[in-house]
Amino acid sequence: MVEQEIYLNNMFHALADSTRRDILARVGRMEQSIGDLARAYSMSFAAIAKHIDVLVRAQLVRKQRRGKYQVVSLNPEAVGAAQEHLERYAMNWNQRFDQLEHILTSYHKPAL
Amino acid sequence: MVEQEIYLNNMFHALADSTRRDILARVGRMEQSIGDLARAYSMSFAAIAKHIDVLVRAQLVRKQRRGKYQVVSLNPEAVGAAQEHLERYAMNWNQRFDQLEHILTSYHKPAL
DNA sequence: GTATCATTCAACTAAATGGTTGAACAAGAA
DNA sequence: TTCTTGTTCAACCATTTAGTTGAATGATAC
Repeated sequence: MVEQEIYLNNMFHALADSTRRDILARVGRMEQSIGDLARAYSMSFAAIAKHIDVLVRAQLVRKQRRGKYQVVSLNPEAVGAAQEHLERYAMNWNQRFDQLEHILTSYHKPAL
Repeated sequence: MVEQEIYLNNMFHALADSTRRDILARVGRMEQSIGDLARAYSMSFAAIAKHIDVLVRAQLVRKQRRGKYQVVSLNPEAVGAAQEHLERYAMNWNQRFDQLEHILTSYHKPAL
């Protein structure tokens, strides 16, 4: 599988969970330690740590050790890249939207 | 869980697979029957049918029976909605980008 | 040093995912 | 009606996921 595909798989998979999207929003507002984040959810520390690892694998956040703490912060470069991918998807869809609407609202002849 | 969250979970999960993204691109170009799609991949008919069901659940495509065939087409409304969600994410990220970059490039004092 | 707090790691479970096969059903063609 | 093609459904399997607990490791404070 192409690297790009793995990247997109990881990114979309990371986004496909409410808790992880919430963590993303939280660290977007302010960087926080894993413990800070864990305290915000009714889930074990280990569970939250795993969610964070999924976000790290997707390159959406970074972990940086700062003394005793591991601080989680949004990864600006990756977030920018993610946006581009999402927009590229959106763009392709836009390009095809008119043509699609045309097909869909006119008589449907089998695509065979 | 809020309906909106389930919707986003389903949508991102559907996008988190290369085969499904490819199917999406294909039906974006031209609506096709399940059989047409299945023939395009080195995977069983049933496997592709399942992938399509995931896309249907995410409301990214529609299935419409047309005689013997079940025709799969991009769902324009949902694609529009999906775009909005993605853009909303992107927008939030953009809003915070400057502020984040500021935080990240300046001295990191613990968020505690 | 020891104690304490934050994190990581390993082992385990339950459920979901992605795939298979084969049987049953639906619809058009002969 | 029978035949053929397209789709659905059910059962099954292997892997991954999302969660748990508890032990081990890191880093600071005393």
